[in-house]
Amino acid sequence: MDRGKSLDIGDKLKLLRKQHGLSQRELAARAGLTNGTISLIEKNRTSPSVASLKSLLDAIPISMAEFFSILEEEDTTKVFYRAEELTEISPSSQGGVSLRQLGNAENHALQVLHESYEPGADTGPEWLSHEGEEAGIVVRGRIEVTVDGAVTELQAGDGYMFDSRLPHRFRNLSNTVCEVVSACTPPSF
Amino acid sequence: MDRGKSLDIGDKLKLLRKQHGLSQRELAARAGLTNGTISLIEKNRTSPSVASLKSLLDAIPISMAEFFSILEEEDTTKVFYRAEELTEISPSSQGGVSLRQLGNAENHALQVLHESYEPGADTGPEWLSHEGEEAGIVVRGRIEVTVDGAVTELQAGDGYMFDSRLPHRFRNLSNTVCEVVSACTPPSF
DNA sequence: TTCGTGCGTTGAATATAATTGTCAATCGGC
DNA sequence: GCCGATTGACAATTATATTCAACGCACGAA
Repeated sequence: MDRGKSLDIGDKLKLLRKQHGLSQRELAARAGLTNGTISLIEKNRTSPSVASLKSLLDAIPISMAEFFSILEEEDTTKVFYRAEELTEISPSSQGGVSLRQLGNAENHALQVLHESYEPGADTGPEWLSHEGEEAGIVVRGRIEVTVDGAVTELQAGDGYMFDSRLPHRFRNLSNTVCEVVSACTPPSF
Repeated sequence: MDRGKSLDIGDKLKLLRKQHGLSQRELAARAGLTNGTISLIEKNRTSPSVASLKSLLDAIPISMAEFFSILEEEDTTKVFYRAEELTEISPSSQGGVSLRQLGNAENHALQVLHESYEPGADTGPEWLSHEGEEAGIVVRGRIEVTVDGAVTELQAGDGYMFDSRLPHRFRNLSNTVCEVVSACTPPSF
């Protein structure tokens, strides 16, 4: 789970503030906070409440969405990801299915997943994605893949590729875990 | 200044949590917080720290940028704006110039501004926008408008319209405040 | 019924963020 | 040089978020 990076709000806020030619005190006055608070936030010595941050951003002004876009956008420069940095994106209602995504998706034209299917796991038939293509290779175990009516069981080394708009379904009929590495383009959801 | 709406994080978080089939306790465990905290946040009885919110969103998972996009996107449904709800967007370095924007801009194809120029106020010559058109009508006072070399002084009732990419400048040469209502499409910045 | 389990809520205690008042450092004007 | 004004930082206090440990409720199974 992507619990790593704890968002360097301080620097970003400081940068924005300076870009708008504001001192800590000026910004504080506009936002209804105090300069001390801003000092602490900018040095990342406290994590402001969402309410406080909103006051600050309103006073600059810049929206929350914009602020965090800028902030997280920089992840695009990230190249290497440790296994534990992949983010789990499966709905959790789907027992036994684990979809772990490489990086941020939103900021990339490619979405790569490390999928894991427990014995009996089933994505269910109703999986509608947006435009794009999906492809993957089975890394371990076996899995039944259904795409627009066509069914096969793939095993380690086998692969698939189809248009994301076609209805598709993955089921692990075996009694061992199945792992798949897949890719979608563009990020579909 | 848009200090009004204090972001209904609670409902949104609750919705997201339910959509992912998580209980408060499950989410709390994943995020390293407690169920009580989530209860309070969802009822908007506290404003979580950015760090706490990030933990929660990471555990769902969803990015901060995405979260606030969804949250602020809903403003699109907003139709009426009281005068005090317009957001000041002038760089603040420009003394005497006030640009107050209607709504959110980002989520709309149209940006409407209520502009106010103190006597002597000057936007400066270097104002480069993105593609699109700008137009406006002078509501009160007089103002000198320069667009790509052409200069005139407009007064109440007069208007202008030009391609945003042309260099343009507004100066209040008179000794009374000048007000202008203008529109740009698409939101240019 | 009577358990047991899991849900969301709440009050009191604790950890943390925000304010207050002050500090030294810096910048211009004289 | 001196001066007042302004900046960012810090320690101690106050306000607030978060935890902890209950509680009441709903649902199923014995």
